[in-house]
Amino acid sequence: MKKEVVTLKKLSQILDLSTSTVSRALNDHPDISAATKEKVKNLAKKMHYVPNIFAKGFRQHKTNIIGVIVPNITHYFTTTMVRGILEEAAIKGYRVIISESNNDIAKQTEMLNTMLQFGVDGMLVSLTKMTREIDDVLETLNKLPLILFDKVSSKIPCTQVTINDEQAAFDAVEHLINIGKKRIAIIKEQDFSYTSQKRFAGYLRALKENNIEVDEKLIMSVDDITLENGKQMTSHLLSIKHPPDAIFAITDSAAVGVIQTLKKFNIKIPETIAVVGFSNSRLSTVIEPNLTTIDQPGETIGKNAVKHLIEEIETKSVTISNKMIEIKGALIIRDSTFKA
Amino acid sequence: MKKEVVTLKKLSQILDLSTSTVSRALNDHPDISAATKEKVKNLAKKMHYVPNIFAKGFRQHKTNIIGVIVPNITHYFTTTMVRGILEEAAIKGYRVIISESNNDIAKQTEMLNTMLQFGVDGMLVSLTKMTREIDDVLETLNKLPLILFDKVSSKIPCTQVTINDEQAAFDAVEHLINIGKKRIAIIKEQDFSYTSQKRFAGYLRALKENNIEVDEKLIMSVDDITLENGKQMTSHLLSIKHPPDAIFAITDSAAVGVIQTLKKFNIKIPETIAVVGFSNSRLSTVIEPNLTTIDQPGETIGKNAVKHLIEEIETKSVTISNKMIEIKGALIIRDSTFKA
DNA sequence: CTGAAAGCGCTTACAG
DNA sequence: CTGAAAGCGCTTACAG
Repeated sequence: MKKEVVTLKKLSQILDLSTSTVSRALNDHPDISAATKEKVKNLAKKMHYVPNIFAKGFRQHKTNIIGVIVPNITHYFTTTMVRGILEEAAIKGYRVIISESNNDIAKQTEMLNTMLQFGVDGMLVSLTKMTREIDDVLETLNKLPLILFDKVSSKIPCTQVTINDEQAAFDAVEHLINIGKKRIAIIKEQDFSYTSQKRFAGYLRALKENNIEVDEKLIMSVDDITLENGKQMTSHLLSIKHPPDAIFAITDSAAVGVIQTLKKFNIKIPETIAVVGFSNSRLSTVIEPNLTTIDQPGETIGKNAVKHLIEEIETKSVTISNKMIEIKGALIIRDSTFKA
Repeated sequence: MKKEVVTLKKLSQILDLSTSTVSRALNDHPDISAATKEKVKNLAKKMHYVPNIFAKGFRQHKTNIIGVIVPNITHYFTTTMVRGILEEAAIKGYRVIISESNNDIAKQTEMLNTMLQFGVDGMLVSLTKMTREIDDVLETLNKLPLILFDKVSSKIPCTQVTINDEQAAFDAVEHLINIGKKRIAIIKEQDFSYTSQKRFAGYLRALKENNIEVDEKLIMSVDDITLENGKQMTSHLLSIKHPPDAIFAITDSAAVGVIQTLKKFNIKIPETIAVVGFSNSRLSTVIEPNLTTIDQPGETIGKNAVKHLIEEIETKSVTISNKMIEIKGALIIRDSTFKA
């Protein structure tokens, strides 16, 4: 199965040069004459020489591998970020190792450790929902460059790349206000979720700036922001004394559940109750009426995260960089609300 | 940034043993006394010793990395396979490097090569659609264990894991026949797509076994089986002299396009035209009417592929294994057809 | 401009 | 049961 492998040594024997020279020629070292370089490179190409990355990495304490941890790889939005990460990393000559934490803190910790042991040059982490428990991330951060993306936490002192959740949520809710809605419900996650917190903050600010009073009865918090929970919360919202005239679900999945339930009860969308989601997932143009939502540029987020990580890896700056990079999300208005 | 790292040497100095002994103790070599083992292991744990995987891999010509290449990582079905791969690989102590070929032959070739150079122990490949050009895959197969999954090709002599496309398509079409449909159209890809070929074969067999004549006018072939193409082909099918009374689209996306177009023309589903898709994607329960489709157990496929690959890696058997593993898909009947 | 030699951290055949 | 030594394939400070 294993075919004989071409090494530096073999090349050097054939060319009657030392391995040092061959190595330097291949790496374009300025000391080497142009003639030698060409000779070496030609032979290398002819013999399909590929450097043994492990010997190289071992020698240089560098693996050119980036570790990525995401909570759930089956989310469409996550895959768009992953795509951006893969693309940008490939361009810069890095490989990517991906793991899924399944929103499980213990699993996340285990992954941080195995990636560490594996010798990745840096890590890109999208946190589990339990952002309270960040000790292990902090510890990892002490050992190598680490950047948070998408699911981030202000409690971790490192560069973070995310969409501007607060502003995007603000835009979504203000849009509802602009089309005349006054009793706007929100379906969000519990407060441990940083993303949910920020979107909720945007919701509150939009109400406040438009002098609409907050009604606690319209604020639904669930453990897990799924389609199913979207349905349940909607049923509940329909049963209260003064039901809402709009529902802002902080994910598209949940918003789809909202719409399905409203339709079940023959409630007019958006006339009686308007609906806004968040993500611009593929579901949003299949559900009827099509869902007004926030488009999140996943690829851009992924690429940005990689760029900053590689910068930190390659500059090896001891200064801890702690940038907050916010990528803009855009409100996309569809039939589940009105054009203002 | 870099903290002092604990090596075998350091441990051996502290314990006043040779590195050989420490190495063997850590690896549970039978020669080492239980007492020594315990002493060594305790210290290793206390000092948070982690072996340098690169030194190890370099030494043993083994990296414990599996390379994965998929055409498109944003497809939901693909992510479920990836999830299965990650899970199973982690259990067996392997890491996974993922790349996306974007259905581009040149990119796939490039990825095969960089993964090779990267020293992966084996590869899991889901082919681009252009399965005609397989030279590079064949060449890679000569150098290390490689297994095809999902998008496979009978022309490549290696183990392949896929769902039983032919039978699943047969079941789907026979279901249409059972509910009384006689003019069943298919929307498929061009013949270079192996998956499409197999599903088409199932379609043909179902017609044949039920004595239904094939009508070439009902066979639509597109370059790319997208939602948009599903729409276009449906418009076309509606315009022909004798339109179909059922449409089998070989992916859910296309089937969604079919349904959207039929609804636009106020055609009753399933009474006038029934629709079947393939994949059981999330769209299938959001589109209305809900889509009858084939459920593909992605995680099972992923896990199976990893299992077989690791077996090949670890047995290093020179015998080329060439198993065809077919995972069963299941027909899920929803409102876009009738219960038989 | 080129080469000899050391060393990265580990494993393992050989010796005792 | 333990150790000394070689070697995996590369890079690089040192020497010339």
